[in-house]
Amino acid sequence: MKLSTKGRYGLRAMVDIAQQQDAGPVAIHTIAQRQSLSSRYLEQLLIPLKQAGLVKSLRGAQGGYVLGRSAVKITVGDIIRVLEGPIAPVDCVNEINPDECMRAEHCVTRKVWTRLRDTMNEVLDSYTLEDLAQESMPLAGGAIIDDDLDNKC
Amino acid sequence: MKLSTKGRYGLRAMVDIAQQQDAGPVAIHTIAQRQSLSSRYLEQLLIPLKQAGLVKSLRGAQGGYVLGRSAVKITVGDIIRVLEGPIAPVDCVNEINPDECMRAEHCVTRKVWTRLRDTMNEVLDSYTLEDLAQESMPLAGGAIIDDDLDNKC
DNA sequence: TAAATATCTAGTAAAACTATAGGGTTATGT
DNA sequence: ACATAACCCTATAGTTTTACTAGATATTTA
Repeated sequence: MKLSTKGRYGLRAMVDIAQQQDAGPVAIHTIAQRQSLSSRYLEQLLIPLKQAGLVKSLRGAQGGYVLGRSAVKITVGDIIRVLEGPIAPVDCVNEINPDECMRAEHCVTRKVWTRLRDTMNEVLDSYTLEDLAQESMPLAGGAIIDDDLDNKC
Repeated sequence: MKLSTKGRYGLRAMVDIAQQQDAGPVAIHTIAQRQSLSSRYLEQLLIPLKQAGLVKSLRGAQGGYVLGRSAVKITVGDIIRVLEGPIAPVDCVNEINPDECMRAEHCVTRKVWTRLRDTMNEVLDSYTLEDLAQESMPLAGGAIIDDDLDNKC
């Protein structure tokens, strides 16, 4: 029941963009440096985020990424679902592509997983990017923590 | 954010034991057959469940497993935590062995993960084995679904 | 004693995860 | 023009996890 680095890094990148976007588009390598992430890996995470409309990109010099819509209209759930796939503890209660099994009808555990799925989505959708971006302004002086061991969250 | 087969199969096995225990200890191969599971694999799942006191075993002929305590005092969370480890979306908010990172103090995403962790535990602890065991009595006639593809839950 | 059952210790093939790397093209501001 | 930066495609390698399988031993009841 763990998130992968995709969801964790992706959310941090989105918060970073939200915090910095008043100063214009944010380049991948800027986010990567500030968040101690591989820019090559981050690039891969931004592709689905863009396809989902959560970010827009601007090419060329001074280009980079901006939010696809207002930070108050992007939830953590939106981001996690794009990067990790549908939030569901088991595939048989997956809302997008329900992989039901034969015992589904008289499955006793199914209602637990359904309830858990719904609650997880509710919690993740209760936080907007705006909530998180305001929570903490970027580190003063742009202090960069480049410790590779510092990526548990 | 998926459960592994350990948690899924383990819970089903526990429900099975709860439903059948009036007729005495339930043997591994009986559970395995009824739930379409590998008895060799199930055997491995029962070891930690026994160590945690959730089941007791009786060796020898007519032996098998019984619940370690009343079904009303065993929650789904108890079982899942034993089989999957602490329920936490990221390691840095793991309650047993918190693997904190340097940015923990000014980590914006951390509060989301903490809240998600707590909610997940609450949901899973809100269901007892008794709830599930009563929900559906075992299939009449002991119908066995031996389809290997039937183990999504 | 014989059959039934749990228990212990390993091994293992396949998949997923977490990146890293190469080798570009296209678009844009200055 | 030129530097910057996104965009695109592919590959791959190391590690960890998953989901079992296998063989042997120990214990208990009938």
